[in-house]
Amino acid sequence: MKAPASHQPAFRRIEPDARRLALIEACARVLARAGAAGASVRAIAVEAGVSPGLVSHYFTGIEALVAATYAHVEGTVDTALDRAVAEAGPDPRARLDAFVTASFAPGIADPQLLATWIAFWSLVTARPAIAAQHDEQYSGSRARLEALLGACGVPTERQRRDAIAVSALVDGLWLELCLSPGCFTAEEAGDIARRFLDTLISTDR
Amino acid sequence: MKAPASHQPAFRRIEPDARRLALIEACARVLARAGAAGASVRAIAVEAGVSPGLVSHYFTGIEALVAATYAHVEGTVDTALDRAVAEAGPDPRARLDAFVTASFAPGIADPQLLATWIAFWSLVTARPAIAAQHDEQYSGSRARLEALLGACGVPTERQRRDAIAVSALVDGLWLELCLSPGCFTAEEAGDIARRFLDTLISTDR
DNA sequence: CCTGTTGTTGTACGATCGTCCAACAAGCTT
DNA sequence: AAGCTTGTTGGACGATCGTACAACAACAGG
Repeated sequence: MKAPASHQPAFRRIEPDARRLALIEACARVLARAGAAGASVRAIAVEAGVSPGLVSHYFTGIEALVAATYAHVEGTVDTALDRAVAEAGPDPRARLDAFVTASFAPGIADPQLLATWIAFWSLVTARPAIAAQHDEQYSGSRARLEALLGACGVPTERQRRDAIAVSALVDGLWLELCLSPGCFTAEEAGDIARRFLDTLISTDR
Repeated sequence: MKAPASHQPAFRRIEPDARRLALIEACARVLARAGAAGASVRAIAVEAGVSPGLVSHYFTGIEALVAATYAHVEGTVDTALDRAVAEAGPDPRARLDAFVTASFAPGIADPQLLATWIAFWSLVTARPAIAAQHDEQYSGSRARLEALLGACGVPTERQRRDAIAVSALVDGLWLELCLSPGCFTAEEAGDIARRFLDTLISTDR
């Protein structure tokens, strides 16, 4: 039998935004632990400590939850990178260096984070709405890079191309660092990226 | 119309290696069309024109088939890149340029090809055997790049790092080109990569 | 033509998937 | 204390998943 004399609530009601966030964070943990293939509605519900039906109640479907999780995780990463840049002080080049260095720090270059990206990427090709979300987030991340480069003296007409280049190099290093952690270190990745920045910022070009 | 009333074979027996390859190619087509989520045993069997049971007969499971497909597609890409390098003639720098240019050519930088990579990447973190396969293929691709760089005069002690850098830049550009085809062009990607090679090969560094 | 080998079929099976919705209960209002 | 709103439950549902296996048939060797 159940239910003793005293009464303990079987569940707690929390406000919609908080519940939504809890589901997103649970989704991120499941993706990190079990990968894209293991991120089912039921597994996420168990992780969040709620019933499976609640996922459908807050999200159109599991794809929408994955998209929201990607946006949230990318937001977290952006915040961490922004903090690293802010802590680097006023020198433009130091800020740029801090950006790339933080991109390979533990917790950012993390195989568990990669799972969220992969789950999201797997939806980009087939779902136009997801592709649009990717375009938007990518161009936002590129805009920040353009600003950092501009502060270092990169002329306006070269900012777009150089931001694409830096973004690609950092992402490529980040990807391999996650996929083959033993092949090279985060320090090496940072060195490579910073050396590349040298060639972009040097005036004799 | 021939061979009428008598008998038409319900299926053809072909030698194991050919059937294996047919299944791999069918898997690649399904991945390209439907993405990682749609690559089920049944869908692949339909695409190959065989019964579902045959997949289990030739592969341990669908993960093994995806891994074999990745190896096969990467082999195809490597062959295309090798041909581009060979057609570039004897000049080392021209060969290196041909390598990066071909990396962004249609059929290589292709959203449909990306699906195979994503399906494979999604298995890397969880499956040690798949991680080992990735390490091997990545180091092989890096070794080729080291050779091309060495021929251009990059000293031995810098080849490893520079190969990692070029590989990351090319892969990062390739990835974004597949995910957001409208953001920048293959020509721009090639320009960025070739300009990066300039900085690596110039002797005053 | 017959026979043996074996590549191939087709289905059955249990597990798990995403979605849905009527019923329930937590907690605020009155 | 009672009522009301609504966040939440939990199971039903059909579809689809990967796998296994006995029966079948294509084809080479006799």
